[in-house]
Amino acid sequence: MENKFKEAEKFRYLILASQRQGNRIYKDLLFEIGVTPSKAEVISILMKYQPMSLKELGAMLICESGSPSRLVERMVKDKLVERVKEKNDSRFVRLQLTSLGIDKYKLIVKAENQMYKILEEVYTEDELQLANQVLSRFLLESPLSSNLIKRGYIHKSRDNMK
Amino acid sequence: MENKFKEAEKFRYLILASQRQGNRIYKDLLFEIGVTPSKAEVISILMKYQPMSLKELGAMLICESGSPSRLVERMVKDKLVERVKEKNDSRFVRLQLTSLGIDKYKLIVKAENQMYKILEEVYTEDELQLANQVLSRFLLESPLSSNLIKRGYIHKSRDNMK
DNA sequence: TGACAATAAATGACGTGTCATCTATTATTA
DNA sequence: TAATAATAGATGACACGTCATTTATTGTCA
Repeated sequence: MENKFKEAEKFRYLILASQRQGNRIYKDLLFEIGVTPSKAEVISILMKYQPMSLKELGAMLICESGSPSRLVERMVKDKLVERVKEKNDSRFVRLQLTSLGIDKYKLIVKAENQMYKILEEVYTEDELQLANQVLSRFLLESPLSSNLIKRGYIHKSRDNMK
Repeated sequence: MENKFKEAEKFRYLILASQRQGNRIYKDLLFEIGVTPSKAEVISILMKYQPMSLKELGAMLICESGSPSRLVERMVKDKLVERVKEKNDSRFVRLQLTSLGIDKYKLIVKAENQMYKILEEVYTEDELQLANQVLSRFLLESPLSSNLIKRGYIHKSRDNMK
């Protein structure tokens, strides 16, 4: 009776703890850049896919579900993102990075690489790949799978088999 | 050039997605009980270790760092927790579940088991154990390790070796 | 074309998370 | 013992996350 907990219970808390701890580390790395992890995710997506609507952005974000109106609102205030109404269909907004936003992106890449270096000091590439396969299988069934697939972080039934 | 992302980058987002998705599932399971995932964690800890101070509770919580004043504040309002000043040293508070809190605990255990059942439909015990070993290694170096060890979810240098 | 359905985004409400600061109480020590 | 340090908890401030509702615009179809 070495371990009185179910592995599933452990797993649940270890995922929670990993997210919290990872977020804290990443947040610290981003601090001097003046952006939060959520804002950094938006900037990274816009850098690659802009211009796009709020709806399209929301369909790619992992950090939050629903439409990221308020997150973008804060970024507009920060002069990181430009938000204008679409001409053809004014229900949509057109989101684009400002030059400040683009500048931040370069710094964010550096912070991300520091983060990845920390992870790679703890794990081998094979271990990360294995962990990713395991996590992917759970996420493939979730509403987030669409977002993850769009971002290229998981793939429809490949590498997820038992 | 099958995959242009680093495994570490994937890992970061898959952890984030797993936490978000897991939290949403768990939140739904808890909905009819009328507690949130954070409140459920407090109730589970108090059930096992009460009475305890806010500081002691904070040293066991995974869901948030720092002292959970406000989380407990809301639970006092909900009549789930009783909070009284310690007689010997009135800097401390003494936290204890109310009978309502104890009732909720039984329902929370059921919800948790539903959650674990979902996980166990996706994963074998071995896979969960493997995933837990991998996650533990990262967390053992973190400030949360103390909390996780107190809870019994990780152990000092056992099962965490490469 | 004019009422109505559908859609995108904004907003309200609530509960976290995190960090810094404040307050109250107890411990320390000059 | 009186000033000071240390400690626990409360609180202010800010940024999320999540869900439900509202608003503005466009589509549709009778």
